[in-house]
Formats: sequence, structure tokens, C-alpha cells
Amino acid sequence: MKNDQIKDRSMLNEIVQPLTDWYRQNKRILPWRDQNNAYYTWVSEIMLQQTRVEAVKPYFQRFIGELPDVQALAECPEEKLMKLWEGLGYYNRVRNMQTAARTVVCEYEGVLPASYEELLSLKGIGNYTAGAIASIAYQIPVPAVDGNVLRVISRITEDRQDIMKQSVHRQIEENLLGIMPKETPGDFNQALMELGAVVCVPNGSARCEACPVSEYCLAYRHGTVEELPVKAPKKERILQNRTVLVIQDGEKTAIQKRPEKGLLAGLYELPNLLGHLTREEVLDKVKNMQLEPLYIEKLPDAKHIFSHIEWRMTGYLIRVAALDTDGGLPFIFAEKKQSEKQYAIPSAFRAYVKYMKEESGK
DNA sequence: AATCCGGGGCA
DNA sequence: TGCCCAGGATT
Repeated sequence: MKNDQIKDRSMLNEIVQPLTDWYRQNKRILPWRDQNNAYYTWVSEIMLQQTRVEAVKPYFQRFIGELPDVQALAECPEEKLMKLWEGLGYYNRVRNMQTAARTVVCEYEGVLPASYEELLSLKGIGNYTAGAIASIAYQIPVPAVDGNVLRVISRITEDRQDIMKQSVHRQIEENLLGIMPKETPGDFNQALMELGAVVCVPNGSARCEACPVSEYCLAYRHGTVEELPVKAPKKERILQNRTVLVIQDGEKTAIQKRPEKGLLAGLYELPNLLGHLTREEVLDKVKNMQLEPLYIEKLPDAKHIFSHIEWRMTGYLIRVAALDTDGGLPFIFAEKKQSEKQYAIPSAFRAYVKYMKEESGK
């Protein structure tokens, strides 16, 4: 073991008890902390990936209400599952979780395995989540290193290495593994995360005066808290122009299923095309779809920002002649209310979904 | 090791 | 606007 690694470990060893004590006094009341249930821990940890606590709360309650155990999750129809996740983002999280749930039903009799390695082998459960479930639900002394923990540890040890690097992440995991308390690993892991979420926060607002371990923190001692953690600059977002079509046939509006892979995989959307199209180009496209346009109206522009792409959208409202029922079109024609109930449409389309036709006579 | 995958809240 | 969030899979 390297010299500074030994130093880091002995320093981190000092914080275990005071931090755990602090957590027990100050932890937030959260729905998934009500009872010790490995399934609840699992669902909450998956939802909390790259997602704030406040955003997760209502989704968690609804999810476990509809799908109270692993069995129910394993058997849930795809569309219902996506509706339960609609708006949370990173939709593969829930698909992977269902795949894992089926594995758990088949191979573990519906009970999440109480071992770090077996948890890690499940779809959608990586280093962090395996550590979180193992330590919180089963009191197994393994670390759970998320963005909070990386920030907290880099400050306490005043580590100026790039925390985005795998090597740094691995080193922090090893150091924490060496100091995990055998009795209460779950509380200690949650204490690190809670500290990062509530006290040792990013972007120039760390509340060091409220920190239970500031006396052990090198960055605090040296006044370098706001310089840490060090992160590599991120890539620029790609801009994409799109034209969104609100195609109405009497009472109904066309929606379609997105491809099973890639961005917003398998969700539903309003028909849309790459580029900003003119009225004439849109009419051409609509005719090519075997539809007969009767009326067209320009809709306002809108923008949606994903983590790596930015859509700059323009839109058209188009009324078309009633169709023969079969036709072989790629579209589903749905009323707004029905589509909202049945189909998961990502919020990227929010600005145009509101032009879908409401049910008549109301 | 780098890239993809959402959406929202906040300064 | 940019940053960050209880990350993981894929290439």
C-alpha cells in the first residue's frame, strides 16, 4: 500500500464514529428509511441514481404502492412500468431493474441476495448500488461510493486528483473498505452521503460550521474546501434542430413508439423530423405518410435540454382527413386523455403535447 | 477510458 | 446558463 494511502486511511478512520453519531441524530426522514426492506432499498437506490431526493419521493411511494415486492415488479407489463417511471429519466434504469427482478425470482426465490458479489451481478446494479444495498439492507461492511462520497472524501483528504477518473474512484473505495465499521456499515455509508447532500455540498456553499468532522478535514484546515473536488471539464452538448408534428384526425392525435435502443428508448412521442422544416416541406412529408392534409398551422418554438443533446424544436399543427382504420401507418391515433393514461411520453415533448386534441363534449 | 443515457432544481 | 444529482451499461 502506498504511503499516502495509509495516511488517508488512518485519517478517515477518525471520522467513522463522530460521523455515524451525527447521522443518527440528524438523518432526514425519508420514505425508504421507514422500515428495513431490501426491496425498498433497491428501488430507492435505483431511483436516486443521478436524481435528487425530492424528485424521487413521490415516484417511490407510487411505485411500491403499485409494485409492492420483487414478484410484482418481475410481472409488471412494460407500459405500466414505463408509466410509473415517466418523467424520472434514464429509462433503462427501470428496464434493467425488471430484468434483475426476474433473475431474483428465478434464482433467489424472490429475495434479493445478501452478498455484494451476487448483487453486483444483477442487471443495473453496479459498484455503488451493490454496496448501498449490501450495507444498508444486510449490514455487510462494504463501501457505497457515489458523487457525494467522492466530494466528501476528496475534501477531507485534500485530494486534488480528478475524481472522474476510475483509478481515483477505485482508490477511495479501497480506502473506505479498509475502515468500514463491522457493526453499522449502513449507517456509516448513509452518513457519508447525508453529509455530502446536506453539509458538504458543491458549488461554493459548503456549511463547514455545521460539519461534525471539520476538525479532521484537511481542506477545511487549509481553506481549500471550495477548490475541491477537482473534475475534468465536460464535453459540449450537441445541438439538434427538430420539427414536431401534431397531426390531428378528428378527435385524435398521432403518436408513435420510439426505437427500442438509444435516446428515450421504447417511449412514445409525437411524430418529428430532423431539421427545421418549412410549411411546404411538412405538407410534402405528411402526404408521403399517406395522409391528406386539410389545414396547417405553425406552432411556437420550444427547446429541450438533455445531458448531452439540445433539441431546438419548431412545430406544426396539421389536421388530416379521416383515415381507413387499417392503412398500415406507424402511428397510433389517440385522444389526449387516453394517451396520457396509457403511454409514457417524455417531457421533451411537453410544449407540443398540449396541442393534442382534448376529448370532445367536455 | 470514453460515451451514452433524462430531467429538474438552483445559484 | 452551467452545475449537480445516492450511476451503470456499452463500446
